[in-house]
Amino acid sequence: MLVSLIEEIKAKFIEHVESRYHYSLSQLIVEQPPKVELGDLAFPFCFELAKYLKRPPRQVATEIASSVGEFPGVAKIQVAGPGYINVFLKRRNFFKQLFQGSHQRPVRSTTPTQTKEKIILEHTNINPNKAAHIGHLRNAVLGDTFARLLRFGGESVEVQNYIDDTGVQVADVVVGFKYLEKKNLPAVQAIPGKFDYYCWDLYARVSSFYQQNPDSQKFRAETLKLIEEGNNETAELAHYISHKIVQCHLDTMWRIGIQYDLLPKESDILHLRFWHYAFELLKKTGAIHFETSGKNQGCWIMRVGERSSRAPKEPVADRSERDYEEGKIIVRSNGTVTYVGKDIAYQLWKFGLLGMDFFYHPFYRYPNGHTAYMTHSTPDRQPGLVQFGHGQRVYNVIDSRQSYLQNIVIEGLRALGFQEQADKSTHFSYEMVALSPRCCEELGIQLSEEDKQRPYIEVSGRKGLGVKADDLIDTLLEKSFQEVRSRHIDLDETEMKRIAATIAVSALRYFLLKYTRNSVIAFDFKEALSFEGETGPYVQYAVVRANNIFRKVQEEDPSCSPDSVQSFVQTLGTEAFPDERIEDEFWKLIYLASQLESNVCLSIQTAEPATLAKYLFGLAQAFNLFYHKHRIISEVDPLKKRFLLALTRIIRDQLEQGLNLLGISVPAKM
RNA sequence: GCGCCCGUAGCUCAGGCGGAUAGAGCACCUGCCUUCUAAGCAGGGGGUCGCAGGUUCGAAUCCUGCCGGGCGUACCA
Repeated sequence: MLVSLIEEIKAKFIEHVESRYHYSLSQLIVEQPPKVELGDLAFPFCFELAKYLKRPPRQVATEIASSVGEFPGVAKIQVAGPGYINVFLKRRNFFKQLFQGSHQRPVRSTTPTQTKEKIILEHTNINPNKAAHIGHLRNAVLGDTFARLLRFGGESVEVQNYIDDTGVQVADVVVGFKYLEKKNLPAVQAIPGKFDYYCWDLYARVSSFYQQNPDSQKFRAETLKLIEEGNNETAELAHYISHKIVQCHLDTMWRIGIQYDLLPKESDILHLRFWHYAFELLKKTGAIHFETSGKNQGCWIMRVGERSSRAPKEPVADRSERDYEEGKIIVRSNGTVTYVGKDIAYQLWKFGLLGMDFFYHPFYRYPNGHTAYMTHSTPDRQPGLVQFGHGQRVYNVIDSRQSYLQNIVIEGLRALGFQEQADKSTHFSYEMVALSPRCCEELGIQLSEEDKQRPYIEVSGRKGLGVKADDLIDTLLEKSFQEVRSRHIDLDETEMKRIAATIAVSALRYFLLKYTRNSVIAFDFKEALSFEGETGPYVQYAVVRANNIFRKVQEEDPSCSPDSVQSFVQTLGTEAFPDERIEDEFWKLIYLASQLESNVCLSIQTAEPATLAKYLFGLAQAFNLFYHKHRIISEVDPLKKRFLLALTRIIRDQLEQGLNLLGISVPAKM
């Protein structure tokens, strides 16, 4: 609502400036004045115009303000400061519209052009060889939240979680079972308890085993080869491990409300010969070339000279042959393909450019009825029921350490002539989650003196160094359960647990979302486990408080039904409730609440969920201030009471909707 | 070496496509629970926005150069 209103106002200013001064404004920036008294919208474009006209900005602003005419929804226009044009909105109108719209979706479509694109969003992508840790949680929460935002914006989104079931990491755990533990498949199947935790420890053991016995690396190569060939005991063991671990990951992610549509497996990309097709394509178009000499002799290489950027730098030859500037190996000299190569094939498939498809089997049924499918190399009993891929836009949620490789994938598409698809491929990058030195201490990890001085310590699956996702969720559940019990001793335990779960998810998701993507999170238990201050529970609490008001007011004053509030708003302005009664204090809140829409748009455009998270916290803060200042239930003026209730409802609705987009729901009590 | 990212309050971070007095949380200090739940609110102290130039009517924001930190630049992913 506010967004379209601003667009209308902008358009009129642009048109007016053009016809009166024959000047087209390069871009029209809208700001918010520092104080409500100064207005609701501030336009600084007169500074630019004044420069062009060589006249004082304030004079130009005054001229425009008096000549531009009326705007729908605008009460008045004022010149302020050195030359701003400030706009005051019609408060009652605005309030009424916001009230009527607040329970609907505030965003109809973020893309003004109605070209419906199918979006493929890849996230999580945890190697299926160990338990998920906090770093994986950040990836999944960012991806899941972004999917929610896009869907809310009217997009059609398919969420894929790529399973690297034939990679080294799985092979390492297989090596662990075979050579360290001497376990065959039945013995592995008989392992009790959390399998992903078991593998977490085993993986760390294998890594140090390699380190101590460099010869043993040959086991890895052998195992990898056996896994790729298939039809042998080792491959069966690997299959069991990776599938079992994927199951664990999906269980973990579902605990915080994350689900997937499709799990594409790397083994299927190999078995269905996707790579062979992509390889032919790459060779045919000259995107890769065969190295006949030098260090990379016998490899297929992709030139990465002037990656992402514009003009190729001339003196390439100048830069003495450095190892790291010769391009990226796509096919190794032994004929095996690297991860990037497979990823190019996968990316081509996502866009439907491969002319080949997977088979799909149902893999995981969620309690809400949703099914996650897994790719397969052979048809299901009921083939053809589902279809995946064929996207028009692709987002890959992958941490920023892989941006070099992601660039190669995108440049690969470009080299193949798929310019448009390359442009519509986005690496949704984010910084890693590391451990603060204090956190390491708490975990009993010994640090060198040098490490203690560092701002953070990198998580390492290989070293078994990290905070496991399920452990963190358990701790959060336990803590929130205690908090709930201390406040609501009357509730039965199932109810307490249900509420605690909602709060735990909220704390975790908000914690991972409040940092912008390019900020490294130095994980700290104290901050992650906090329910106070800038946290998810704080925002939830504001909504619970608003709901308490509605519940209580109905009990104590039956005349204040939702219907009576509704009809009050309908008649707003016609009689006893003049514009002036919407004082600045209330208006500030209304106006802030109306900005959910623009914050959602901004979050989508910049692919930055933190923007929305921060906004919701600010709105919750503003509501808490209001909550403390005004006693709604004991308000004696019936009109004011209804006004305050309507205002509360708007904020409640906006907060609740915003939280839903972050994957956070609101408990009945807190 | 080259590429990308970061440096803002004691700590953790917003703001950053130039705009009005630089914000929040945590921590610390002082108050507020017979009230719509204190997971809250009010108040307080705390800043040469890494440094130096430049562009501009105006710079935390843009440009250049330094300083300090991180990540990447693998026949790992």
